[in-house]
Amino acid sequence: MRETDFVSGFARGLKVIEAFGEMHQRLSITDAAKLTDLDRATVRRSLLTLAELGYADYDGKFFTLTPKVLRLGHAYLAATPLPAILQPHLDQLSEKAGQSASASVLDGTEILYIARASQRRVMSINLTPGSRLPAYCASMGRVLLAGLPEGEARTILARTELKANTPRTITDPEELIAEFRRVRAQGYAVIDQELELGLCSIAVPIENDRGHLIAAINIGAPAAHTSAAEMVTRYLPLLKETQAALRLVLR
Amino acid sequence: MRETDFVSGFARGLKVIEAFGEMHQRLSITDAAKLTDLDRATVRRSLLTLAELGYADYDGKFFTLTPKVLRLGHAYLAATPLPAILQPHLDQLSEKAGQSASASVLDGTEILYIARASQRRVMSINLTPGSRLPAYCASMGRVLLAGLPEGEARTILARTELKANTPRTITDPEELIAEFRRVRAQGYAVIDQELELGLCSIAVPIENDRGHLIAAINIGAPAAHTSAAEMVTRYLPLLKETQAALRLVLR
DNA sequence: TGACTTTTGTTCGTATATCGCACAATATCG
DNA sequence: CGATATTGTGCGATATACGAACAAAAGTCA
Repeated sequence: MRETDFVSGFARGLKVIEAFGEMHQRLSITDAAKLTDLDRATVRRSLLTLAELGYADYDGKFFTLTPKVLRLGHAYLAATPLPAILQPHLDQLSEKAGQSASASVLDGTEILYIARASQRRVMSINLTPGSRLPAYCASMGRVLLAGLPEGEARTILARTELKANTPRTITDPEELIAEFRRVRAQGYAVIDQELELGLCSIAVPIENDRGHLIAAINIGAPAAHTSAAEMVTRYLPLLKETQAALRLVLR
Repeated sequence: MRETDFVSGFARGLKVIEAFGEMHQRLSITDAAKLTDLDRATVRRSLLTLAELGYADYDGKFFTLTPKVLRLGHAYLAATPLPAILQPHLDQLSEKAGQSASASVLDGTEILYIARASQRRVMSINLTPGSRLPAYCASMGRVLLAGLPEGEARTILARTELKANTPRTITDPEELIAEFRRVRAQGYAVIDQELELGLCSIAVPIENDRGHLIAAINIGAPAAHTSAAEMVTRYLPLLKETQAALRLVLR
C-alpha cells in the first residue's frame, strides 16, 4: 500500500470515537486531544464532524456519543454470519446447562463477545455482544491464546496489563504460557474465579471444517453452584457436543 | 459551524463503514463506491485505511469488516449510562414476566435496541443491543413515535418504507397516526403480529424525572402463548411498575 | 474581591495531503 | 481471444492539518 492510500483524517476520527469508552461518556475537546494524542484543532474538527453527522451531541462544552454510533459497530454483527450461526447453538447449550453460554473471538489483547445466551445475571459485569474482557484471565481468552503460536501469545501477553482481579488471578507470563500448553493438550480451559470472585467458567475452541480456530465458546456458573472441578464433569460434555455440531456447519 | 470545521474524509469513511450491513458482508471497491455514491478512488483509500488499522480484512478483491469495528459502536454502550441503568430492571421484568424484555431508543426511522434481557428465543430475528427494527411496526417504535409532535412523526413515516411484514401490518400513514394518538392516550402500545407472525409485544414509554421521553421498554411473547388482549392484562402492570421505578432513577 | 496564572477553545496562514478525474492495467466472462 | 467490467495510478485543483498566536474562561491566592 502506498503512503497516499491512507486517509489520515479518517484514521484520526476513528481514534477520537474510540476515546469515548468505559470511563469517558463526556469529553471536552482538550480531554479528547489528550486521550488521542492529537492536536486540539484536529480533534475539534473531528468532533464537530461527528456532531454534524449526528454521531455525537455537543452542548458547547462537552461532546457525547449518540446511539447512532452503534450503526458502525453493528455493521459487523449484521454483516458477519458467524454470530447468527452460533446463536441457536448457544441457546440450546445454555438451556441444557441451565447457565449462560457465550461465544467470543480474539481482538488484540481482549476477547470480544459476539453472541451470548444468558440465563440469570450472575456477574457484576453486564456482558452483551460487543463486550470485552482481558484475554489472559477469561476462559475463552485462554483457549484463543492457546491456539496461537507461542511467540504470538507471548507478544500479546507483553502488551497486556496483567493485573490481579482477584487473589486467584494468574499474572505471571510464564505461568500463563504453561497454562496455555495445558489448555492446548486437554482441549479446554477452566477459570476458577480469576476474573471475578464467585465466578467459574469453562471454554472450548471452535474450529471450522478445515480445523482453523475461529472462536471460543464457554459456560459460566457461580462458584457457589458449581466448583471448578465440577465444571468439567458437568459442562465439558455439553461443550464438546456443541463444538462438534459447529465444526460441521462452519466453513 | 464553519465550512472548514468539517472533515469530509472522516465523514466519507464512516459512510463506507455503514455500507457494510445486513446484506453486505463482503464488498469490492466498486460495490462500496456504488452503495456510498462516492468516487472509487476515495472509497478505495477509505477501505485501505480501514484495513491498515485492522478494522477490515482485504483479500485483494473483497473487504470484510473485522470484529474490531465493534469497538466503535461499543464505545457508546460502554460510555452511556442508560443501558447499564436499564439492564437490571429489564432482568427483573423479564424474570417476573417469563418473557423477553427490551429497551430501545429512536434513531431516525428505526428503533435501536440498547439493552435486552432475553428468555428463550422466539423470534426468527436475533436481537441484541445495537439491533434495529423499523419503528412503525414495533411496539416500542409506536410508543416512541407517539411521543413526538405529530409533524415530526409524519416526517419520519414519510421517510420510512412502510412494507407489510405480515398480513396484519399497518402500512397506511393516516392509520398509523391515528394509532399513535391512541397509544398516547392509553400510555402503551400493543403489536399483534405486525412484525412477524406469531409474535405479540407490548411497550410503554420511559421518561426521566422531568417527564422527558428518553426510551421505551417492551415485553414480547409468542402469540400462541399469549393473545394480544392478554398481553395487556398480564404484562402491562409489570411494565408500569418498571416504568415507575425507572422514573425515579433517571435524570 | 481582584489581579495573576493556567487551562481551554478558536482562528489563521501556510505547507502538505487528499479528492476526483482521466487514463492505464488487470481481471472476468462469454 | 475480444469485450466488458473492475481495479490501480499520476496529476492538477482543492481541502485539510499543523502550530502558533490570540481570545476566553476557569482556577488560584493574597
